[in-house]
Amino acid sequence: MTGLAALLTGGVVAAARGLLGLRLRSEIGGVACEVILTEVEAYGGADDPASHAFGGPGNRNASMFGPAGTLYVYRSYGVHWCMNVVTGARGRASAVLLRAGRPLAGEEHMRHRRGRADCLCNGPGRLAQALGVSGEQDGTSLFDGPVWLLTGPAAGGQVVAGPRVGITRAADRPWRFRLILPGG
DNA sequence: ACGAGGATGCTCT
DNA sequence: GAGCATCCTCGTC
Repeated sequence: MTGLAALLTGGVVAAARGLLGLRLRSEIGGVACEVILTEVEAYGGADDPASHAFGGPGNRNASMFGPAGTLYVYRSYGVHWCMNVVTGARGRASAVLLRAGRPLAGEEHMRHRRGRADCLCNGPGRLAQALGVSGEQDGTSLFDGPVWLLTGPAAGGQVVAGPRVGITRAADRPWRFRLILPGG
């Protein structure tokens, strides 16, 4: 088992923290883009009222019940797409929401996809749009593409925990993690 | 800088 | 019919 697989099959909170600083790469529409993950949130399963998996499997969240390393993409507010990394044992349905990243490659394509020069990857909807990710990639494996989590040394920095954003239930759990990279 | 409001589609009650 | 794991634009201060 690789270090990444071991990370993803552990607890979702530890997995969330461990994903910070790792690289996420997409090769979609003939375009390659890559970011460093800088903000994530942990979502549990039946034990977490804020999680999409709380009510059991359904049409939208089916991929959340797949194996660790599955990409779970859902539509938010009818408008945006949001990406999650499925973690834990198969069927446990915990996942890490990818909220923000820092562009490493393909930044020009991100600007084109976003239709603007700023705010490329800060926010779950923006990050997915910048990387070209939509519902088409829901259920794919982050080990096989077209969206990959890349192994290798994580970028160092200070990790700050806080409450999850935009939820009403279990809002007190400090399961949002941000990575403050050196120099900003 | 900051807050209000609208867009828009799917899931669940 | 309500409620979203959001983002953008346009008012004010």
